[in-house]
Amino acid sequence: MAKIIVQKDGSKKEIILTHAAELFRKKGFAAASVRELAESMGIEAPSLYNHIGSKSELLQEICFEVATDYTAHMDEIVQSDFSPIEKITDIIRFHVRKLSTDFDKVFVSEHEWKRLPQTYLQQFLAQRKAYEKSMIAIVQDGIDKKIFSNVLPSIVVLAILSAVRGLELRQRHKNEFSIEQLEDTMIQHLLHGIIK
Amino acid sequence: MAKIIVQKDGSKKEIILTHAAELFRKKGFAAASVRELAESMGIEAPSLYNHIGSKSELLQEICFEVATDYTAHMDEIVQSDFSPIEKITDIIRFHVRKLSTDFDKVFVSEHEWKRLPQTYLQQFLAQRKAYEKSMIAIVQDGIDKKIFSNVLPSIVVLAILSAVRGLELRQRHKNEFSIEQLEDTMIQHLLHGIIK
DNA sequence: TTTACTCACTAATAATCATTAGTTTTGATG
DNA sequence: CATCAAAACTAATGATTATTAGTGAGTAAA
Repeated sequence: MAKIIVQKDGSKKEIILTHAAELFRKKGFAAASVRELAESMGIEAPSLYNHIGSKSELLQEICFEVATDYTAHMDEIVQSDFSPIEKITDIIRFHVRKLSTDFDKVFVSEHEWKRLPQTYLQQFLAQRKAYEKSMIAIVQDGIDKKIFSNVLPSIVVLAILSAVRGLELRQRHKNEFSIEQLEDTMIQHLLHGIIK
Repeated sequence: MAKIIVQKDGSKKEIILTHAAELFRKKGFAAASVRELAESMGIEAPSLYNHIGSKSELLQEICFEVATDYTAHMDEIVQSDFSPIEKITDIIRFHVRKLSTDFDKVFVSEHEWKRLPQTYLQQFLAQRKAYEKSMIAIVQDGIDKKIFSNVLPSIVVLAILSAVRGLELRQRHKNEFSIEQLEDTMIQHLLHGIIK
């Protein structure tokens, strides 16, 4: 009888979530089957239900784990006495680093949240909206303090978040650049532009 | 007997593609059913097969239509005698405008290309890679000519493309900003940064 | 050794899927 | 009005889906 191999540092549920995140990233939530997920862990599909409630539950847990991490970091930033520049810099660094450490989960949270069931979807979107609102406030503060030029804060925030999320695939297999190089380039570009 | 309503300016196939793009965007390719697509046009699912070869074919046509548009525009830009700044500016404008006019198709092409069958997927990726390569060359040219600061071209290109693609949802229903405002803000930000 | 619990198994269910076959209706042209 | 192709229909197929029920093996404590 096959068994789920439990590493010393992670619970069984955590292992399932890791496998689920990888599968959902590769095939998409809808196209990924519970059968495949079970197979990737060497057990039969129905056996999985000894550990999980449903396929949808896995998506929820992945999405909200990521969202909660981002929200927690934003709360720290907001309460800090950093300057707007330092705050945005820190946010960019956090995103790049989070993406590199929890690639599959971040990717799934970013691309598959739409498949969340109604109620969870609303909660997720609310959390996401609050996050962006906080970030917009930071940019607006920078504009008010004459540190940032007079741009549209909501569009700038959208651009920064999208740019950072877009690192996705590239840096996965070919480690062309180090995390630090990535962070620095993104910060340089998104804060100072590319024109000399 | 229900019939597909053909507008004077579009063929039957084009109408199907439009409906497919909207459905694929909303539900994702895998989760979208041929039944639903047919229903959205007021006919039964099997009737659709009088007009299409397969569900997958629709995705191919959407993805490659968009990819071809972008490639064609890039070819124009490359052959022009614009400065690197003008070239990047033009690319950003094109992306923003394309997104606003063909939202569903661009979105699907951007998010669902992974579900293309093997052979088409490789072709799509090749086209995409060539596009990015051209854009990287433009940035590198700008650096060589001392117009751009010494950033990593591949990362900058990735950031710009991601930022532009990320406009996605926001501007769909609430027309908070005009297309021109969007273009101008993106260009200002991605070229000059936000720091005064 | 007995007890109890965890967890994997097989078998089955009911739904949904894309797609094919075969038939009938429609609408335009002669 | 007759003809014919385009395009709709119904019915069916076979595959795959998530999930439940029921069973038994393995393991650790009593």
